[in-house]
Amino acid sequence: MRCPVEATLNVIGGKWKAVLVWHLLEGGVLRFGELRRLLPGITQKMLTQQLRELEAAGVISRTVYAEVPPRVEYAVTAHGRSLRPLLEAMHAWGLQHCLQRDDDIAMPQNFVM
Amino acid sequence: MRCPVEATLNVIGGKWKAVLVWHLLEGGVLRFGELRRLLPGITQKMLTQQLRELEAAGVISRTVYAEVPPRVEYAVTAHGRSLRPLLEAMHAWGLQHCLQRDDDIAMPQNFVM
DNA sequence: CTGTATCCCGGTCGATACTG
DNA sequence: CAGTATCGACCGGGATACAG
Repeated sequence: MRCPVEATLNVIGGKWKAVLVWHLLEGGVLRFGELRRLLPGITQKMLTQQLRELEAAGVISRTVYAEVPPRVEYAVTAHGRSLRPLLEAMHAWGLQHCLQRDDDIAMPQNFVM
Repeated sequence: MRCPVEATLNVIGGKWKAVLVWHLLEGGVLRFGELRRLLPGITQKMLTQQLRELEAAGVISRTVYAEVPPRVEYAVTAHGRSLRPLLEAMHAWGLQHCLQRDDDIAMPQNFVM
């Protein structure tokens, strides 16, 4: 990889990754089902996959509790927490951008309100 | 848009978009061929496509000069300039957290688009 | 020089069924 | 509850040819 900007996009540029990290930064520790409810439209498969990739990047942690019923909790790591200013900048820019040019932006096919 | 973070990713989350805007913020007005040289590996088709989508989002402007040979210049709009802090944050984060292993080995010089 | 227009391959993603 | 497995449709994106 030749450009740091690209490197960052590789970490949080996935279809749901930035939003996932954003929710985990806001909500603290969250369970699998809670995350699924926070992202209407995501499939179980994609949620698992994106979480695994974020975990592999060292951004989030995954804790499995040997209980019945099973419980798995996700949280941002110290490394992931360093993304907060970036995600806040994205959130702020998105707010401003949406208000001004909402109808001009091409929405993804699976866009869910 | 349900989540402003997603909205921002829709604008600069494409494969080459963030890097394109980054280069245009750094280099000012750039021609099509100049951008192509700045992004080794991008195809003509993708460059055109990503530029068109950035233009549709109001981030960059496209100016065609009726000359022979043709000349088309791209530049960030005032709206696009508001992305600078965001891209700088992405650049900084990528440098700090992901790019330690990057050396100065460039693309092979026989690599021609 | 700056693009369109095709073709097509591989990965992405959703749907569904099944498991510990 | 929190996954895994599998199949298939879709589309992003590369290669190539052609155009203004």
